[in-house]
Amino acid sequence: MAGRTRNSSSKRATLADVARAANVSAITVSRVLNHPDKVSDELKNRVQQAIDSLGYIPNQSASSLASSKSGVIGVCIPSLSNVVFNDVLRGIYQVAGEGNYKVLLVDTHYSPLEEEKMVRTLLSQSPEAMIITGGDQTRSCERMLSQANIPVVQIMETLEQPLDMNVGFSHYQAGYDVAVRLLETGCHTLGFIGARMDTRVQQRMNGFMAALKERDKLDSKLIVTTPQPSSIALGGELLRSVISASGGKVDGIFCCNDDLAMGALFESQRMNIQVPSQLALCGFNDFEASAYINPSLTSVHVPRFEMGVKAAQMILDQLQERVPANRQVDIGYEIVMRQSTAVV
Amino acid sequence: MAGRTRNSSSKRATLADVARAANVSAITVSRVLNHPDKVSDELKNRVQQAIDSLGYIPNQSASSLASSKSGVIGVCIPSLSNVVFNDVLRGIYQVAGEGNYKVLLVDTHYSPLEEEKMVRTLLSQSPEAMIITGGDQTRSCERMLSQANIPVVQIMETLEQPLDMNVGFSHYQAGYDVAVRLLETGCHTLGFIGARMDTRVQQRMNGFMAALKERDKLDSKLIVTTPQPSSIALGGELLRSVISASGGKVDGIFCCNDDLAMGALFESQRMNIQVPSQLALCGFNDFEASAYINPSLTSVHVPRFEMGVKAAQMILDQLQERVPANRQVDIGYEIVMRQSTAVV
DNA sequence: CGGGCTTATGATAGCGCAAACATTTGCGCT
DNA sequence: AGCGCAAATGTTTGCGCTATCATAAGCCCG
Repeated sequence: MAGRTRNSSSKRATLADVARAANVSAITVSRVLNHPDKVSDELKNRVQQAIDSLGYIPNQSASSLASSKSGVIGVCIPSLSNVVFNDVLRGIYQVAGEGNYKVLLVDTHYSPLEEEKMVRTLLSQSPEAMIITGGDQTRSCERMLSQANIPVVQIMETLEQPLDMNVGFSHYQAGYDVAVRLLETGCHTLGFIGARMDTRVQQRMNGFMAALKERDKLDSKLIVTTPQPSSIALGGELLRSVISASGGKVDGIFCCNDDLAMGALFESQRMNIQVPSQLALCGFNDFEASAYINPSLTSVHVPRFEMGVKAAQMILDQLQERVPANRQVDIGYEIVMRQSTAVV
Repeated sequence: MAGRTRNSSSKRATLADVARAANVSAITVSRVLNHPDKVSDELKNRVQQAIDSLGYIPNQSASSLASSKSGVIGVCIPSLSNVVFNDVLRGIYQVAGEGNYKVLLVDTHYSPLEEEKMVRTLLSQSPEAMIITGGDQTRSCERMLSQANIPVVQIMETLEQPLDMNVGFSHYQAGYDVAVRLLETGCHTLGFIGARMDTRVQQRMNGFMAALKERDKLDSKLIVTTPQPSSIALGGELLRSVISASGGKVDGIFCCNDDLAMGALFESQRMNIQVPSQLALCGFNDFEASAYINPSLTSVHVPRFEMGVKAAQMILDQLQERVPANRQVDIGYEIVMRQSTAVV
C-alpha cells in the first residue's frame, strides 16, 4: 500500500464488474445488496459469490447520488475533550448503528461561527438528519438547517423555540434547585464557580443566582467565572478566589461541573478545610468518580446516554415516517446528595 | 421542516442552478469553489453572489464520485466510552480539520469482527486514508484494507508488522518498567489487576509478569483479571480479590488503567489500608485527576494527543505526496511517580 | 505581424449506482 | 387453451459533479 508505489492498476470493483462475473445485470446485483427479497435464491448465491471473490465494496457516493440517501446522520458537539459528550455520543452511535446509519461527527469548539462552518460541511455530505448541541446557532446556520429540510434535533438543553425537535433539560431550573438544596442543608453564604461559561453553564448560574436573589442571599462577589476551559486544576484556583472574595465566609459552593468540583474538593483538603462541615460542595454532571472519592461528591446527575439514545430515536422515527410521540422531550436531572454536602 | 410536511418543492440548489444564475458554465462555478486562482475576479464575484443568494451547498457525493476524492479519513476506535481515545481523537480532528478532511468515526466495541464490519462500512465511503486501533484485525479486514490502496495508520501500540504505518508505544515494555520501578520502591509482593483485557492490557500484563518472573517474584495468584469493562467500582472489587488472594501480603499493585487504580485507592481508604506505606498503587494512562487526588496516583503517562496528531500528520504527508520521514513512530511513555508509591 | 505562447472559459463525457419503467417467465384459474 | 397477474430480471436514464479536451482571447517576441 501507501509506502510502495500504489497499485493503481487493479482498481476497485464496481457493480458492473460483479454483474459481469455473475452473468446478471447490474441492477440485480444492486437488488441483492439492497432488496434481497426481490431476487431468487439462485441468483442471490451467484451474485454473492461474485461479490466475495472480487472483494466488492459498494461505492456509497454513487449510491447516495443515485438514491439521494446517504445513510449519514450529522452530529455537532462543542468539544471532543469534554467527557460529558462521550455518553451522549455512545447513545447516538448505538441507535444510529442499529438503524444502519453512519455518524459524521464534528467539533465546534463552543463557537457558533465554527459551528456554522461545520454545519455547512456536514450538509455537503447530504446527511439525512442532524443532531446539534444547544440553541445558540447563527442566523445563517439556522437558515441552512431549515433549508436542508431534514429532521434536526437540538440536544443538551430544553429550548423555548427549537428549530425542529429537542431533547434536554432545564439548566436554569437545575441551578435553581441546587441553590435551594444547599440552603436546606444549612449553608448561609453560597458561592458559584464556573469555567468556559457556555450558554448552558450560564443558565445554571442564572438559575442559581435567581434562587439566591429571591431569598436575598445573593452576593455577586461570590460568583466567580472564567472563560477558560474547565479542569481539575482550575477548580482549585477558583475555589481560592471565592474563599478570598468572601473573606473566608463562604460555606457552600456550586461548581458548574464535576471537574471543577473535584479540583475544589482536593484543594480544600490541601487547605485543611473540612468538607462538608466547613464548606459544602456541589458539582454538576455526576461523573463516575464523584460517587467514589472521599468525601463523595454531591452532584447533579443527567441521563446523558439516554439523551443520546432519545435524540437518535426521534430521528429514526422521523426518517421511518413513524411520527414520534413528542417533538420535545425533557429528559430531566436529579440532584444526588452525597458526603460533600451536609445531611439535612 | 420535519414536523410539517416537508417542503419537497424547493429542492437543493445545484451547480447548474448557480451557473444559470451567474450566467456562466457549470464548470466555472466548480472552479470558483475548487480552484479559485483559475478564475478571473469578475466571474468569481458574480458566481459567489449567486452561491450566496441561492444558499448553494455542494453535493459531496457527486463531487466524490466525479473526482474520486472524498475528503474523508476513516477512524476506528474500540470504545467511545473509554476516555483514553478522546485525546487521540482530538489530535486527529485537529490535524484533519486543518487539512480540510472530514473524519468518519466508528466504534468497534473491542471486537475484531465488528471492526471488520465497520471497516467495510468505512471503505464504502471511499475514505482517502484510515486510522485504526491496534494490530488485531481479522484476515479479511487486512485484505480489505490493503486492497483499498490507501494510507493506513495503526495507532496505540507499536506493531511488529504494521499493515502500513504505525504510531504507538510498547505496552509490554511499559508493564515491564512498572514492575521494575515498583520493586525499586521497596515492594516485595506485587499484584496486577486488569479489566477488559484487550490486547494492549494483556501486553502490559505480560511485560509486568515477565519482569517479576525474571526476578523470581511472580505469584500468578496475584494476577487478577476480568473481561468486564473497567470502572472505578470494579477497581475496588479487584483490589479486594488481590488482597484476599495474597492473604493480605500484597504490598504493591499495578492497575491496568487509572480507573481501576482510583477505584483501588478509594477502596483502600475505606478499608483503612495506608497508601503507599502498606500498599503501593500504580495506574496507567495518567488522567488529569490522578495528579490531584490525595494521595496522588503514580501512573504511566502517554502522549495521546500527540499520538493522534502524529497519525493524522503521517496521513496528510502521504496524501500530499510528501513522503513522511518515518513510517513507524514510537511515541513513548513516562512513568510518573507520585504519592501512591513510596519515594525511593 | 504572425507563430507560438499562456490564461480564461466552455462543451462533453462519464464517475457508479438505483429509480422507473419494460420485459419475460411462470402460474392459477376459468 | 388462453387470460390475467405476480414475481423475477433487464434496459434506460440521470443523480451532480469534475476531468479532459477544446476553444477563445490576450500577449510576447523576433
